[in-house]
Amino acid sequence: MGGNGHEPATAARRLAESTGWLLTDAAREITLKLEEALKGTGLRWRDYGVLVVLEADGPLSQQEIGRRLAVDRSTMVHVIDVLEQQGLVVRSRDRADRRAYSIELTGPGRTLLVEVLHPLTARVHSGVMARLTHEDRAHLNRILAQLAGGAPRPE
Amino acid sequence: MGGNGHEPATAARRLAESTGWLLTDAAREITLKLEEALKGTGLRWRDYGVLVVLEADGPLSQQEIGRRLAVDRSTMVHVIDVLEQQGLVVRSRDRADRRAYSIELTGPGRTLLVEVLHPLTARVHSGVMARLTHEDRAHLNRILAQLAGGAPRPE
DNA sequence: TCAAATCATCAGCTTCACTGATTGACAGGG
DNA sequence: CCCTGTCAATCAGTGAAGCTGATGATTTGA
Repeated sequence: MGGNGHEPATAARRLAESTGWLLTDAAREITLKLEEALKGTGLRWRDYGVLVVLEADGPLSQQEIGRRLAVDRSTMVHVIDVLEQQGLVVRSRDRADRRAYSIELTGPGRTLLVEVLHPLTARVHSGVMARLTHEDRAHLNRILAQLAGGAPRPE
Repeated sequence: MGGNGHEPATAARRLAESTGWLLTDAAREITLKLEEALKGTGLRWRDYGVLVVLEADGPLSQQEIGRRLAVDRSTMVHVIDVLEQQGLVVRSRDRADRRAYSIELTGPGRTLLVEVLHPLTARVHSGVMARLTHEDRAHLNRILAQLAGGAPRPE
């Protein structure tokens, strides 16, 4: 792998050796497909993320949701606005801290998630992962988790 | 690692099973670090990509560069403007097709690439990949290439 | 009680993708 | 040679989204 002397160093080859590009390319590709699949629902990939977080970890503040999804606090305002207008989540004051909202999934929100969104995104994932062997899929997720996890937390 | 039965299904866990999120998280993290490392040079990660493509595959039109890096044609105008002002690339008319420019790396551009940018980005990659075993690193690049490559080629 | 910090919000700024229109250049048919 | 269509680069306009800083309400700590 070291001999870069006589080989025609095409950009494709050099880019292919850069994990940075590979990651952004792969991420862009899968995100495009997911957005495409979600198009009919009027939701974005980001919105789906909010719903998933809420489904799993109950009512949360806007900031906390944004923190987990790497969405800015000021952007979250509009994101929740839209989801609330569609009746998928509700804003109510957190009783423990009345500065914050308590964002909660509604019944319709949960239903949409289970009956439509989860199957939809699962199908996209299956399609993309179909190129990989079963082993590679597990491998990939494990490696990515290590990469994205940053510093290992002492939980 | 497999026993997720009695574990409270946290959002973290569910997101951790979605390759889509893992990919975007990992890509964001490495991109942030690369941008950070490049900060002193006045260049962005995108700009580095342009230079790498030009270094490897000779003079190219703006559109062709943009196509390879997934950068929009109208955005490329400004990107090349900046690189040209810094003397790293030159615009000249393509003699075969005078509608298009022929963007070419300059001597200083090539020097910067070899002496500064390649070492810089290599260091970032090493830092990030340090969390992985040697095997996993090769594995990851191979798998990502399959994912990002789109249709599997019969090469 | 008073000051500092925090949450949601808003306004302003910036970047960037996308669209459409324009200009100059190419390519083909008449 | 002209006409039409296509394509590269450019520019203007729009919209999404991040970042900053300010504000009002509220909490927390001294």
